[in-house]
Amino acid sequence: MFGPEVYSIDFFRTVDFKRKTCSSCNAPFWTSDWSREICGEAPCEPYTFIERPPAKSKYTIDQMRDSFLNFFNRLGHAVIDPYPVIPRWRRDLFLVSASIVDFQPYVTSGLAEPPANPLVISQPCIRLVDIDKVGLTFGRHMTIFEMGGAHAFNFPDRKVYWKDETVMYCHDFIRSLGVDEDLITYKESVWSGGGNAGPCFEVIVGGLEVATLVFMSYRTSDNDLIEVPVKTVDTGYGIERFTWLTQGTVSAFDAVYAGLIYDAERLIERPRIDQELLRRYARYSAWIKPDRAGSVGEARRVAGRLASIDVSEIERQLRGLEQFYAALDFSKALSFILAEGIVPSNIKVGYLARLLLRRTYRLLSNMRSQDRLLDLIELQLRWWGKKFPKLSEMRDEVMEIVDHEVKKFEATVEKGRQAVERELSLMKKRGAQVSEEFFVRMYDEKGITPDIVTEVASRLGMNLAPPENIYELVAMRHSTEREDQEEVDKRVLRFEPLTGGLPPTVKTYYQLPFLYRDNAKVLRVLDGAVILDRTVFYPEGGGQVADTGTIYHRNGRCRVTDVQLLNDLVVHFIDGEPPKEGEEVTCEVDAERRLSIVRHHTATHILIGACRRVLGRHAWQMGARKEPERGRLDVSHHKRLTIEDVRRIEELANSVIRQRVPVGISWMKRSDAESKFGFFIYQGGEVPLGTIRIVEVKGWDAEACGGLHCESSEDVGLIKIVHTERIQDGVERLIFTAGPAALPYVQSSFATVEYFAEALSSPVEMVKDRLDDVLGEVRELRKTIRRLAGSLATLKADNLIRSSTKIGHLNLVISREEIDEEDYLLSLAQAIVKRPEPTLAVLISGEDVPNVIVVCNEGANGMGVDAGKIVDRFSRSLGGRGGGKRDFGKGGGGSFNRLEPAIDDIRSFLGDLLSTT
RNA sequence: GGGCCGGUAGAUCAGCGGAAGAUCGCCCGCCUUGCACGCGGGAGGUCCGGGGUUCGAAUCCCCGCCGGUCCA
Repeated sequence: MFGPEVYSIDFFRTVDFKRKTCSSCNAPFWTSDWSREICGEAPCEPYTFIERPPAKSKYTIDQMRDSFLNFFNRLGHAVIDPYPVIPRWRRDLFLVSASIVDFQPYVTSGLAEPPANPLVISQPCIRLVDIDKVGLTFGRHMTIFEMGGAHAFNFPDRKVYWKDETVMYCHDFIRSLGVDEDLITYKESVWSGGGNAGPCFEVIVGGLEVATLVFMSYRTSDNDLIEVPVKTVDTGYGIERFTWLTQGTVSAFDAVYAGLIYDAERLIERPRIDQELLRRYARYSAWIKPDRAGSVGEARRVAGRLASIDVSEIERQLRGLEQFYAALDFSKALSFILAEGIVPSNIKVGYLARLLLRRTYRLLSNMRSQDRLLDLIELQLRWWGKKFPKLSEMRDEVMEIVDHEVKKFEATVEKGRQAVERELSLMKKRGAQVSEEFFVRMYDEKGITPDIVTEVASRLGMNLAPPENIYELVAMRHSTEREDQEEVDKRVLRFEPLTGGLPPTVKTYYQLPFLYRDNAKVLRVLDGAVILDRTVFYPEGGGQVADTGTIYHRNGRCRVTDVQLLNDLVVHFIDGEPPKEGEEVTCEVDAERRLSIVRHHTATHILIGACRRVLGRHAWQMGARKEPERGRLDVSHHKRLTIEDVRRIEELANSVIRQRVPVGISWMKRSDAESKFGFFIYQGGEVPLGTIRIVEVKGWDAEACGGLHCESSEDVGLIKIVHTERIQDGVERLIFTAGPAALPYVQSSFATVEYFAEALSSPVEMVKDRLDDVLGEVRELRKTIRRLAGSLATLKADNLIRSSTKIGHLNLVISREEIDEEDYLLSLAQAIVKRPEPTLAVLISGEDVPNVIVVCNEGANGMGVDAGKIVDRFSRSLGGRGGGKRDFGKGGGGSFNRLEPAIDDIRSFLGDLLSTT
């Protein structure tokens, strides 16, 4: 993609490096060892550092991290604390997958200043794409790892450093570990990701790629590369890989998790494998590239053959060891994710957390240690909490969430297992073939993986092979779903070409938030909208709805119905006579409405603070809306809110109101705000600015927020949560009212209760007991009626039988019944046909529309009488329809006017029927 | 954000247009020194809610509520 000149840097010439081409993979690389023919990266050659580390001493991961940070610090890089593994500051990613993610897109695009320049950071990163490789590659891949990032941001007017220094620093760092420079190779390559791209060097030592040095110079756009003004040095040093390199242990896990492994071994089994075999095998573990399904075993055999080991002998133990490694890695990644307050869910990053937790649980259950998951998590929290305090702080929340999620998963699997067993045994009984569709359906609908299906099947004595392409089949099932597209406000966007050259609207609503009436100059009149030089109208944003109001002008007035932001212009949508361009107008916001919206906005901030304290620090705002009549706050939480939760949140929130806490608003540098308040400020989602507006309810809550607020918590008046619902798994929605807006709700609730009280003739405070009594009475009455209907039926039956008519040998009872109760009619009919002689009962009930049931006994059946046919014939003569079985039928419809002829008809029909037989 | 599946006795579920069922659990009795098993009997239901179609809906259709699951 890039020509050789891009990689040919002065530094290589000053240290006498030579550009060579690998005789194995043809990749160009740079080396100080002129005789080298191979790039040095496995699998062009095996790992050479196992048992023979090229460094002068062994580093623990903590030592490696420190020496990396210190090394670059000495070179003028400011050390930056690691960012959370969840990038709350951007919407396009779920997880931080590289150190540069911390500074994308605002810093790399030039929108925001970096916290320091140059800087160095050791950033925990999570990459779930590698999840299947973990363990198999002996630690070359981990779902969670620390990326040492030394970054320099070169602005057009301010250059820091570029390729020569970058490579030199890297080279010096590796040599500072005592590594001979002949062992280091720099492979030319191209890097692309996160919307950026550029040439890069892959730095190889001992067969292992330990760092990547990227020179980010382009933005990718539809396969095109567009040069960007800010040239970013994006280096990624694999802290774990360096640690492994210096220790030369069998796997990276043995090096990185050294102390933790000792504790973990007491929790889950670690297979003992002959160390000498393992060492030989480990050198070739680079050959394991499980990119395609089914190739794992093959790759393992190849590695075994190269190491001259018969892998089949130790395959089982090897697999056990790989699982042990993976269990360490997965539980660590899970701990880091959950410590950020992620609640497992069926959407977004919550779904990833759930997926990872389930993978970990299944892995452990393969090792028969699923009940050790919590212990393992606790171990990880304790161990890594020493360096990453959030893990210790969030211990209780994380443990609670894991415990809850595991119970949910166990219930899901158990239910699914039962369903699978039921369906399979049914299919077995029928001798039906088990289709691929069954596997897909079980996975899609019940989350039951094919291995569980086959397991259940084999217990039932069935031998099933799951479809190999199960995930493709699942994908096919979903292929008809339509893509959800970003909702763009076309109404505003269509104005974009018409507003060129206009100065940014002065946002008076920020400078004077309680000014509701002000003059302004009309800059542009559009179709149904106007743009002013300054405005008191707040445009919709951050969940706060737009202001409404009136614009007074020379030719009259117009209503402002909506206000939207278009870049830095405020667009007022109007209804009525528009003003003229250039004229001076008077704007007036609907003040009471605005005040109510503002109360709901401040209330939202108070509430999220209360939720965090009552529910736990995993309670993040997942969305919010502030209207004049009510507010809405979505909060992440793993359980349904109880009435008690709601009560405590309400009480706590209102106590903040009582305390008259001042609400402060300040503009701060993004990085200053982050370090002062933490990442909790991103409750409202991403904020695409270098300088952000912080709204602080002093001592209670601080958030990056562009909305308007009360001056003091007391101004909110009252917060009443009126309703909660679960909008997704793991997200609870609170609907609340603030201040006087609560009045209509309170009034209508009161009215309802008073209505109950009156209807139940009971004082308000007794309504609950009284209602319970009444409902209990209803149940009792229902039972009594059923009993009475039974005894009434037996009495009535005797009467009817006495007045029955005979057609041949058949007793015929036809009766119009007053009581239209199904239970009564059935018992009556039952009682009539109980007698031994052939009997047919036709019972008609109902008020406006006839309802007919016909019952007969076996004797009648023996004479050829069919209750279902009789009821249909009878109902049809009435004008309706009916049907049923030989001994029982129901029908009805039509009109009572035709009752007499219908009865005559059925008599003569029966007469004919019985005389012919 | 979207797709799919489900909601019937305390629990797990069957029934999928014509009389609400099974198993477990619960209560009573028999058997037993006692317990468990076994046997016999019994209690327990607004078939999630609301509309519609139909003579008739747990069952079919629409809306809502609740739960589960998969995908991005």
